[in-house]
Amino acid sequence: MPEGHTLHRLAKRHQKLFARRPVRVSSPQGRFADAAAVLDGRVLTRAEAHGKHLFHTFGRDEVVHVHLGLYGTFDEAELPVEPPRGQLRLRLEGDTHYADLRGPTACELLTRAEALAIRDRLGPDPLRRDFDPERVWTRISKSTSPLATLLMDQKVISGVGNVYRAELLFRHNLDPQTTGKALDRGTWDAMAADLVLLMKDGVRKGRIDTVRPEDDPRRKGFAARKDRHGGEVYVYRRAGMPCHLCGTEVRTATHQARNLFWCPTCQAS
DNA sequence: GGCTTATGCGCAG
DNA sequence: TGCGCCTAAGCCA
Repeated sequence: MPEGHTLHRLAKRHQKLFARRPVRVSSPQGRFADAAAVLDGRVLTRAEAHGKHLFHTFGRDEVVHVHLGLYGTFDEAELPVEPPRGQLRLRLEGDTHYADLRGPTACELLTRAEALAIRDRLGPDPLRRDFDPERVWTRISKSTSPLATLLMDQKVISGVGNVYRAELLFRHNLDPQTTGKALDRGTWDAMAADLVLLMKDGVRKGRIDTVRPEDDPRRKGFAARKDRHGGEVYVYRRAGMPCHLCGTEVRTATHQARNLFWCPTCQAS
């Protein structure tokens, strides 16, 4: 589940459900028990996301930093709480709802300064108000790395994961191996604007849909259908299946230890 | 029930 | 480049 849209959606929910009130904090699994004891009953000041990172600020200087990694989940439910099942790293309890964190790569208590240091290492986030495509362009336009690499580099742009990468490149007819240097400015401007819309849509719906007949004239009449990840996409995890637009078999290759998907016809160099 | 895979990423070497 | 993290879902038998 977790690309940037997931974390921003969680931040929004947690801000609404828990912020500005005392929160019960526990770690049934025990791995976050010491920190939970410190925070239990304290006021959650703010929940926010940057890229794929989630930050819960308690009081002024204590920040819980969460990164879901590949398979972490943060579920919510209405009170009353169920008895913890399985490995439950962190549970937050508010007045009406509670939230359970399982399997995160990171769940740690930091100072405000330490949390800021993490954010300083991240590139601009398309889902934040201060998103600055110009800063991203500065990095991309100077790079000899392929776009497939650059879009997944959280120092270049944060929040983009394997699905958004594949889908963005498809939507702009770009060969994933195109280098940053070779990209033209107009195409980047269009990609950046598109990415903001796609990711905001992801936050709203809680899933990634990139096939949008309403803004893609080529897709008029396309019969919507969900793929196995729950959304509707052009190429992600569709290896060997016909491209929705041209019918060519979607290809896949391992790129820097991650699966890359593209249509060799629509995305020819 | 077991095996594979995964929308991530830091680290060892 | 490959491993480990530590979880759930999909697939097969």
